[in-house]
Amino acid sequence: MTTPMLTKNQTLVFDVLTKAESPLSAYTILDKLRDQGFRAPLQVYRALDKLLEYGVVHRLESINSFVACAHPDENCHSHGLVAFAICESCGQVIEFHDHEVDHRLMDWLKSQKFKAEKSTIEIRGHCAKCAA
Amino acid sequence: MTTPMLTKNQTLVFDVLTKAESPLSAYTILDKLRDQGFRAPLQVYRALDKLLEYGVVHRLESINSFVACAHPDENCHSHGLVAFAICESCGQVIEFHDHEVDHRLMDWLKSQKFKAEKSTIEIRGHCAKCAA
DNA sequence: TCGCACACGTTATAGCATAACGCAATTGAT
DNA sequence: ATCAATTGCGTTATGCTATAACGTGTGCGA
Repeated sequence: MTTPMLTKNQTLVFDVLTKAESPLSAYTILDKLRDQGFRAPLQVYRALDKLLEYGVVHRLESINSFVACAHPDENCHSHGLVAFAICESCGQVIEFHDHEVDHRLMDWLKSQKFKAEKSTIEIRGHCAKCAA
Repeated sequence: MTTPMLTKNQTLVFDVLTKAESPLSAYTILDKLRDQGFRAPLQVYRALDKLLEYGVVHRLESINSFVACAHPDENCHSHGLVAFAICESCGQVIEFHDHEVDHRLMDWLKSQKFKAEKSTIEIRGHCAKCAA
């Protein structure tokens, strides 16, 4: 899937996420966009839904937050599974794609005749800098 | 870690989860326990916190729900990573432990000097029965 | 030009989780 | 024995996360 032209709201939300150094919650994004005319959560959630659909933003389920995809160019949907390491001190997120893990999980799902649609792999802990 | 004696509230919550055939949200558990005297969300959340700590219950981040561990006897904390396949039709959850995936992820984390503490691996889709 | 799809705005509400207070029972050290 | 620390419990209030339901405007193809 190729990413279509973003609308005004989608662009605003995407820019905020791109400039952020760590994941943001929908309400944090809302606050950052009040000056640009945002008033309600739905404006953020609707933009996020599309950005997630296009694969340019990821949702981190374990912290109810969102990050811009680490691969600005390519489309993330083509990478198979994505894993995230999330630092609980500084909030930084490392994105990771691994075919080995991918295949292993897919094989298991196949053996269970389970049709996978969405996946979440998130590791929380402390990054190199913060582990000290 | 060996699981200590459960308190009254912990036992009630654990029993509800054990009898359930699919994950339950904290508020659903609360509703099921009103007859037993539960009145407030905190009563449920406090019990859940302990049960999670003891490793006899898992939290499913992607659906804000909780399930009893599939391994009644052994302690789940000793299994390393746990993965879940969650059916979006019937709600059924399949629990899965795999050392291959485990090692692969751990190696990557090690290469990043990332200290892992908690992990979440959840696949949503449709189980064999519901995929039809 | 009619109908449809889509983005958008607004208000209200639903669903998930925790803060902060106080009380009672238990334990363990002095 | 007594005091302090810990733990579980109950209650009220509040905050955070997400969506329902309504209506508006715009663009575009049949």
